Amino acid sequence: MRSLLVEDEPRIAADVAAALANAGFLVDTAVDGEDAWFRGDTEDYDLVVLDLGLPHMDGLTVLKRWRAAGRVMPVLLLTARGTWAERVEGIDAGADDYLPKPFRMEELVARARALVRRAAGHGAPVIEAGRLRLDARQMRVTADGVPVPLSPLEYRLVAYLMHHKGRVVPAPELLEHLYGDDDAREANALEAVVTRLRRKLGAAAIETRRGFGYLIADGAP
Amino acid sequence: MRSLLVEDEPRIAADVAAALANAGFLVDTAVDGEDAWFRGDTEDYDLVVLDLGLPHMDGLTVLKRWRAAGRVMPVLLLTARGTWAERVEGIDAGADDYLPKPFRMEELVARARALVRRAAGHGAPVIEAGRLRLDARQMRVTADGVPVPLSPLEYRLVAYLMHHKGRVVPAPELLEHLYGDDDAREANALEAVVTRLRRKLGAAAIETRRGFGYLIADGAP
DNA sequence: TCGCCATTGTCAGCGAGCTGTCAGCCACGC
DNA sequence: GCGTGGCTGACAGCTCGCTGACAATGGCGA
Repeated sequence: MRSLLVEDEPRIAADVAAALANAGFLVDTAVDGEDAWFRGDTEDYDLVVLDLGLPHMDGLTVLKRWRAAGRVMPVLLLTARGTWAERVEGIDAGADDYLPKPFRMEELVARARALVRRAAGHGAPVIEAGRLRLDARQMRVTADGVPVPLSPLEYRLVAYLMHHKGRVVPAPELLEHLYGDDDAREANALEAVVTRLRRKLGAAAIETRRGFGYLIADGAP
Repeated sequence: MRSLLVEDEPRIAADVAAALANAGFLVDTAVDGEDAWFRGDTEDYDLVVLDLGLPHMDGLTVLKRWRAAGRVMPVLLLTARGTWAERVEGIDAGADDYLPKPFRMEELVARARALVRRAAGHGAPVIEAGRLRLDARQMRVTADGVPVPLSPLEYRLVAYLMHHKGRVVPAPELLEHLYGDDDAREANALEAVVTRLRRKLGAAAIETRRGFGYLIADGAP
């Protein structure tokens, strides 16, 4: 497994590199956006760990350029604390997962492994659950193979639930991930979105655990 | 599950309390060390989330006193970012896990769950007992493999009994864990819930020990 | 620039399900 | 046989989530 680590802070870079190496990855390191972009564009990596705050070229820009150029390797974003907007933007830009700083090395490694596994299984990062199928790269959801047109908000909701399929996601957590803490919405806003989604995906797609939250069941893989 | 949250910063306290509540915990809150120590020493909690920086009595002192007094409930420490010494000291003082600030609510909840499970002697997020099976992630109970729709209160009751499977749980303990001390209910409320549960799970699922309490037998796994 | 349309938050009403209480019944243990 | 503790069906109040309608917003094309 070949990985590219993009991180300008030397201490963190060293730690992460060591952890990845320990997990069996070969690790290349880039310390600025220019370098990262060049390597990612010319080399073939199984995984990229990408810090967002970078000199010369912002991590998001790097990511977008890669994706625009058709590079499809899995990318794990390292985001600063609480910058919720960044995360969303990162996912939208084609990241496969993100990890907020500070994080534990074990978690980083676990997610890295998961990403590689997922990428190995399919050509693209696709999550399946029951009749649903989510293609993160194309930002498209299909039900029984039929593409379902979703609004941005609807897509983010399904995407989040499918990323956590098989787990009950509490409404406040969903609200936070959809809107961030800053601008609070009525809980009802979420319910409205769910209603609209169910109309498109089928009523059974999203289960309600009254008093707890919502859930997309892990349709036996 | 009954939890004690010790946190003096109101905003954080509110957020954490909400997250724990959403995860099915009953949450008591203490805002200073004195209060925390007293509650932890006199009440019976399944989990304590303890911030280290506290007025009146330092979190570490509180923890040490509890342990010295033989209190063994799992304690999750919230430590300020990067204060390595504190963490080590915290572990030494008898903490079961720590979480550096800032953290994500999901992570806190995940660790809280893990601690409670570990404390109950279960490693997996699934507990089995006889024909029953409880999946904490999905917040779902199945009997003979068939999912049983439960109300929030019913779920919390089964969950508690299954966490303590094979042990007779006294009615007052159940009442306390379901409702907290504050708003007391008639003992009959509990009986009503049990009746409804038996109707759904089968009469044999929950045994009564007349004069003592209720029990879910540890159906040898 | 105007106007159309999709998107999405809010509101209000509705309805189902949840849960505490009560009254009466049952059964266990003496 | 008796009493107590537990069980249960009925019921009422209420909470929560759902949904249709509407309005504000913003993007996009003419």
